Amino acid sequence: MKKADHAEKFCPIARTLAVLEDSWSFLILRNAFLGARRFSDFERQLGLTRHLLSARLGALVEHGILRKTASAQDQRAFDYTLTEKGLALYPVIVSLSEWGRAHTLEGDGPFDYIHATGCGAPMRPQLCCSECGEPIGPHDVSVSASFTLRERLAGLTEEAAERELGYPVPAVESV
Amino acid sequence: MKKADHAEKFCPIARTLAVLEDSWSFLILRNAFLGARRFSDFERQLGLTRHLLSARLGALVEHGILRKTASAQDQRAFDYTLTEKGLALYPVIVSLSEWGRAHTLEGDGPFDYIHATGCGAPMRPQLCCSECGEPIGPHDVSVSASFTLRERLAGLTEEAAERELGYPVPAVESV
DNA sequence: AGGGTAAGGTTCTTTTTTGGAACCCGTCAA
DNA sequence: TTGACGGGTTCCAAAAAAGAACCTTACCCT
Repeated sequence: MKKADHAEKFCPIARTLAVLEDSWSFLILRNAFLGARRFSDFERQLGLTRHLLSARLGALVEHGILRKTASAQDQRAFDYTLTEKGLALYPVIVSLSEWGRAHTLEGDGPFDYIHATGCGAPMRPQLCCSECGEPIGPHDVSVSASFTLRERLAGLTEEAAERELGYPVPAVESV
Repeated sequence: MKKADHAEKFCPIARTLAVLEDSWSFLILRNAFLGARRFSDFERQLGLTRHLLSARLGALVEHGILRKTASAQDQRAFDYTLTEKGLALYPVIVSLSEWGRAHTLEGDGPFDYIHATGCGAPMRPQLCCSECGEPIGPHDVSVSASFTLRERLAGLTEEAAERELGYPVPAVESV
């Protein structure tokens, strides 16, 4: 099975990964969040080949994550800026950063300080329940298949559904 | 520059991506969170080649994200289970899922329902400030370089520091 | 005890994707 | 008007992935 086929799975994780093809897209987004806008910014900061940068930026524009506009200052240049859809990837980038900070820096001590503007205190971003605000971990949630998902898998055997989905069919609970 | 070199950058995002080499590792983790444990589980569910699965599982074990233990039932078999370090990747997987749910399913309607066990209501996981609990977006935070980071970059020119880091050197604020 | 099969890999060969460098073309600035 | 810069594209060699075959233990059944 080829990587590209992830786009066809009925799984939001696989589809997101299909859009973000490889690590370079994540790093392009990181730098976009930090203010990079120009082809040459990304090239210099990331050190990836022009060929690949061109392909990745093109795909991100294609998917509506970046917007490509002519630069006001220089007719030769373009600005790549985050769209709303791109800005919505912020939690992905922050989550990667938080894990890396906690598990890959080994004795290098704290790396940065983050302040929420509304609050002022140094903080760590964390995943919470949108309803009660409590932090969410792998043992704190239950997931049930929606009607749409069940409909999509209707008539398939357990094995076929698992292949279609990429993981075992989730339990059908009330809702 | 090669992808592997991301591990040497002093950036928690790049280092995390270096650990999670490509999309397959993310999908392996997704399925591990959903209960997959055996080589054959991952192979059947993901449909990737045995060669690559072997390499990715090996790397995840190597990095302490999965733990490989002999199966109790079958002397031939092994269980790959998430360590604490692996469980800590939960927000990464959830963030990918939430974005994909909101931006890649196009009219396919709701996909699943998530309930926090402590709360009961259907919810969407979101990123919040650990101190005040308010939701965090790209415009709600300011980041400043830690002493460790500044020390690491001391004596380098702006350009050299940018190359070392992979992005522009962050502003030095109080703290 | 012996044959078939399953678990978990490894080893091949062929196809795809990269990395790296060179080239190109329309600006821009001196 | 000459040289450099921005943003690509093209080419080739090198690296990595897909797919299939093979291998080794260890079950399971008779």
